[in-house]
Amino acid sequence: MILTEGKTKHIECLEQMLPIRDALDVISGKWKMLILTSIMHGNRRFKEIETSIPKINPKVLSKELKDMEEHQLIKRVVHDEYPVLIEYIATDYSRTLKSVMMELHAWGVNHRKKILGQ
Amino acid sequence: MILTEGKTKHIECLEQMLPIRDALDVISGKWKMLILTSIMHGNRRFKEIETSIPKINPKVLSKELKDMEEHQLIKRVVHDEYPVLIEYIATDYSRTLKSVMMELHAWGVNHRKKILGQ
DNA sequence: CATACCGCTTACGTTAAGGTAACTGCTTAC
DNA sequence: GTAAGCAGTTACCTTAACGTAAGCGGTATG
Repeated sequence: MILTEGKTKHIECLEQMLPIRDALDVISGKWKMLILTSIMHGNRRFKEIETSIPKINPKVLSKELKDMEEHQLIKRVVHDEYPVLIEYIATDYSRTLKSVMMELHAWGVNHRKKILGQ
Repeated sequence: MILTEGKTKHIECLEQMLPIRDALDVISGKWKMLILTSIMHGNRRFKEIETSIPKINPKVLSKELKDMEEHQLIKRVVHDEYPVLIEYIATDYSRTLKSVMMELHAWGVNHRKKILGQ
């Protein structure tokens, strides 16, 4: 029955698309995955993260860090000491993004090779 | 030697970040991965793709299709027949994105579960 | 006590992404 | 011959992302 088949395909397709959009809502933009990479590499302090990412500026970094905290990808930790120390750390939840990041990285490496090879 | 270690870490971190940015340059935005999903599900014609993606409009679809053709993710095929028929088809190259899309999808499903569960 | 570092914020742009509505040229259907 | 479908385009507008430059309150350093 063609009508049913069409509808099924349509719904299947939507079920594929919507979670992809949900994921992209969280990770897309120029900076978030770079910031997460930086933090996962051991950079914890604002200045450390800032200098580890080429061309980022403090305003953008500040805003992205807030977004990422809302999405529970990082946690802002204030150490109440003499020179007040602030650290950003990756949450366990953010580690669920690791395979996404690895796939992005692998594809990016290949893509760059393809672009340069032309 | 601390200086060397710091520099190595820094470079390692950059080598992780730059390909991720390259990949995101190609796939990010609200629509590209949805369009690719639609095409991979068998939608080939402009109207088919348009109606398969909620809330997209023809202007945006047209622009994204052009971008994606430039990036060699799809091919626009004109069938020179009586009612001129135009089809968009996924390239072999676009299929290299499949694992990225699967990871995004899986993460998105999980993320939605987490958001709703709160 | 000037200078500089840290973790930002503020004010003020610019650019790009995305949206709305209407319309075009072509074809076929009633 | 009017209406409707296809594959878009055009003009116009809003929103959000991103960028620049400067500064601020605190601490520590010479």
